[in-house]
Amino acid sequence: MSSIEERQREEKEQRRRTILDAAETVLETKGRDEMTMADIAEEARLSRSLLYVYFEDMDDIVLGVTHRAFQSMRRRFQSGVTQHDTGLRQIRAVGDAYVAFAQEEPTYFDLVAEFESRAADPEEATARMRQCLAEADRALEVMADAIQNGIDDDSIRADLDPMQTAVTLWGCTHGLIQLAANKGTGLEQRYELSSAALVDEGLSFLGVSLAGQPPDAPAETLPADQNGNA
Amino acid sequence: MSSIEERQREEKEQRRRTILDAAETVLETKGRDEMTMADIAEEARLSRSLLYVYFEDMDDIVLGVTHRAFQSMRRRFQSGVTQHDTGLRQIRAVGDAYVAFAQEEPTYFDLVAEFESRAADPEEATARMRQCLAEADRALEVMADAIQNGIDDDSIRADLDPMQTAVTLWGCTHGLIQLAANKGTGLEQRYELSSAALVDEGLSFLGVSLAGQPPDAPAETLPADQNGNA
DNA sequence: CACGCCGTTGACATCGTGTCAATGCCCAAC
DNA sequence: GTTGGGCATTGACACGATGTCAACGGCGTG
Repeated sequence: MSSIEERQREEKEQRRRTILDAAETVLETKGRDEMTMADIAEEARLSRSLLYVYFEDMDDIVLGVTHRAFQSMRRRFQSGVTQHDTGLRQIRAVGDAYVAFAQEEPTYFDLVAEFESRAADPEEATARMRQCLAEADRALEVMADAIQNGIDDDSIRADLDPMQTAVTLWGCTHGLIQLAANKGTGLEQRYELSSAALVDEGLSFLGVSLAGQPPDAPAETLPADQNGNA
Repeated sequence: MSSIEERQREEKEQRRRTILDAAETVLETKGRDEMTMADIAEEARLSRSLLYVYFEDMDDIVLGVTHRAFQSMRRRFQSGVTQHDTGLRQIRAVGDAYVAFAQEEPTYFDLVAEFESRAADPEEATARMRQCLAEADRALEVMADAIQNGIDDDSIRADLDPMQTAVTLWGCTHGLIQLAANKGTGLEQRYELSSAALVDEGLSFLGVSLAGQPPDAPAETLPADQNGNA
């Protein structure tokens, strides 16, 4: 009896994967906006109704693919870190890995971007949404560890909080890559900015702050927020 | 005859504004995803069909509101710049203005974010899309001018290209604010990071790179991209 | 006063979604 | 071997949103 139930579970999981594979293919060809449930069903050679048995709705399916995207991203981060020695080099490797991720898996990157651009209520979140958040957290941990390494080996200034800095770098890098990817061609035309160089030098720009002297030394050069924003 | 044509044009323009006002109200209450053409029509007390006379479709209407959003943002940037003296303080003021913009006009910020997250083909772009791009360019010019001021008054390192740095700061700041706005509550819970402090200290973090010494001095601390990404 | 233009509208066809009852299938029990 | 039950699967339906079109009505013009 256990073997039968087991087989049923495996088949169920397999069909779930089939649906996600199909959705991924459609996402790559038509894009998120044009995709319909019928497209996914046809690609998976299943009835449209069946999709609703395995997933809540299309958002749920997309979240499933998004989870894959976060997994791939985190793996790239980890791989980048392990290939370098000093903390600063490691964190730079994470940045480069993110660039490569956006270039080589643009569909995945778009899913991550869309996920990041939507508010995620802390407790009131779907199970699949939590999966994505958990994977993103693991990626942040990788970055925070690299920063801690840098603090320990003196390649990164010691007054930074590793996790806070990881979040900061994550947000900056993401915004930078997204801007270059979507508005890059326009920028290359109007000004003479290669989007690749823009991102590359942008990462170096961030590296300066990581290695540079703490901000409290030249207090004059860093005026505080004068609007009283808490 | 000119007065009649003129009145007709004014009425037409007025109705366009009415529709955009209605769309803006609906956006604030229901959000982009839930909004329908019927909602806008009802809010504007017009027939749904009439909307299609003045706009192509809902995306077109949203782009109209997005243009307003970019205008408000640019005005805030300019206002921030004129209230400070040194270039570094000016660019910091732009960052603070962007934070205030996101806090006080979240609907506008979301529209800007959505616009930035979509690819804008250089030549193949809607007229209304071009309006938004033009306004964004003006905002970038404001930033680039402030950076140039900083280079001139020695508050910003001189080896930076003003426009490239403006784009870089824009991308970083946007990503930072978006991350804090959407994932802030989660971060505050899991770690002890106030999203306001995160953004504020993030801006200071960027300020270090602006004022800090050029990256070629300590070449060791800035390992180049080893993946050969051009 | 009649004509015509243009702003405006209701109605229609189409499409995508989500649900439900009905079908077919496989296994287990008798 | 046959029958019954549970589960996977499906076609069909109702609903909602979109975009278009012909028809209506008011206003200025000849």
